[in-house]
Amino acid sequence: MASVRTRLDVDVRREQLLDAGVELFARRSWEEVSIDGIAAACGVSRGLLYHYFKGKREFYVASVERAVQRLHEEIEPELTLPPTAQLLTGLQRHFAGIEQHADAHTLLLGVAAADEEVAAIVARDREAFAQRVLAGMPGAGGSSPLARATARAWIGSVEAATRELIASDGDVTAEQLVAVLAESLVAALLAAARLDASIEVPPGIDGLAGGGIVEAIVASWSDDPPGERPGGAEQPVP
Amino acid sequence: MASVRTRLDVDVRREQLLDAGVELFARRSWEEVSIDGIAAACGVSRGLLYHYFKGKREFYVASVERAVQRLHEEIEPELTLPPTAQLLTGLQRHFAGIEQHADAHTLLLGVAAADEEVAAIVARDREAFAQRVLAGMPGAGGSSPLARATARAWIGSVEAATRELIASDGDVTAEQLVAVLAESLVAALLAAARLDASIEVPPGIDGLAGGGIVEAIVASWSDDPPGERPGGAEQPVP
DNA sequence: GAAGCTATTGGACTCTGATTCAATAGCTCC
DNA sequence: GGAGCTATTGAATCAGAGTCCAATAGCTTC
Repeated sequence: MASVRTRLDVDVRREQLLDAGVELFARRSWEEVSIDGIAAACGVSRGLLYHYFKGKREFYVASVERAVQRLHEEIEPELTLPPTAQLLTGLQRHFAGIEQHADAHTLLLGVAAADEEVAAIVARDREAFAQRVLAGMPGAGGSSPLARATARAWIGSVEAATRELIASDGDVTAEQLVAVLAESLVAALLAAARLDASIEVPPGIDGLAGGGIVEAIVASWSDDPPGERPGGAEQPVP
Repeated sequence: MASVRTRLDVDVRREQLLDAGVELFARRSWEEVSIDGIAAACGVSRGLLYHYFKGKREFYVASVERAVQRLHEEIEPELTLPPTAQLLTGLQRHFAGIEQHADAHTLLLGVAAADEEVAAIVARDREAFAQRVLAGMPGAGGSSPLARATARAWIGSVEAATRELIASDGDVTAEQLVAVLAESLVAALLAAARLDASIEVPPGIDGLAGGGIVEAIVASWSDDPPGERPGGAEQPVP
């Protein structure tokens, strides 16, 4: 295509290729994407791809990893906030950034979990998310199988909600989904705690269920800015 | 492989091939499975596969469809129960049948949503599920975008919970997950109704949140057997 | 147990698309 | 502006999906 051969720095080229990979694999499935297609889309020769990646598969996996990485950078946790608030802001940012990173999300949501390597990447990503969800629960919360399963199940609903938001033409808003998901997480964790005595629910959360969770959390941390609260970083919402 | 050639009725053979397909594609990904591999695993020649299916892809799609179909047969709704109870029994059966249909579940959970055709099958399946979830909500519930999004998001958590149960070595039980999910659905729908006035929540559900939902629903319909209640089929839980 | 029907086989072929590698040519530094 | 380094190319190769079909052999029926 581009008859002019341009010589780039290795890192730059690699990033460029991977970004194109994220975009391509978000739109078309594995079989539909050919090495030549990738090369053409990148304005680069077939051979170059093989110089950077061992093959189509490695390129694909690297693209998935890049997508995960891009989304992670976007949602760096505010370590100064209490865990519950970290989770909420993370969720808000996640939904706020959906259009901007639609490709990365589409790729990750569309990935085949049947593929071991790719599934492992996605699983690691989910696990990090689950840890954040459970960070708000001191005591045995994090280590109880039911608590973990509950957190992961809830993450499934966050993913589905993401799909909805990407697919919807604005007839559902990010704010609505955040509120619904927050409510549903609190209810799920309370239900889990009722079933498994080893799960300790922080006292603040206990009184939260039943509406206005988002507002309650927001209020709890804006009344009390993180900088002014010693050791606040690790405290759950009071 | 099997040197003995066995001649079967067309329908029987087709089913046999598809069942093998569900099993194969549940364990290995699309690329890992070759036509010859499929044939060998089925104890059948390459040529026969092409006699029954136009190619690898058609075989794959048909396998996915078969998986969906198998799971549907298992969870036939009890039309005599009120919608809420239908949903609950459906959920219970779904989890109860997980081991038995682990292959079909694994296949469906592992399928690449990036593949249009396959994604459509899965989407249709989810949609049927979503309709059942919303069936308990009279009025505008079913047609509100937020209500639908909420239902689909919750279905995402059911799928994730299914993954958990398949992966767990029995340290989480189906009953626990059903309880957690039920609680979380009610909370989510109530939250959605609070945000969107057009969503009407049946009065019975309103008082349900906060523990013991499963018990409440079970009690509500066992006190009052469906056969004895005229028109009961369409009534929500009182 | 012979005939007929058709499910089943397997090998030879084509074709698409992944992979390899020796040759080519930007870029930088002197 | 020439030398050297290495990013980049594209023709050659290879693997396996997809195709075709004449030969084979279960099952049924008489």
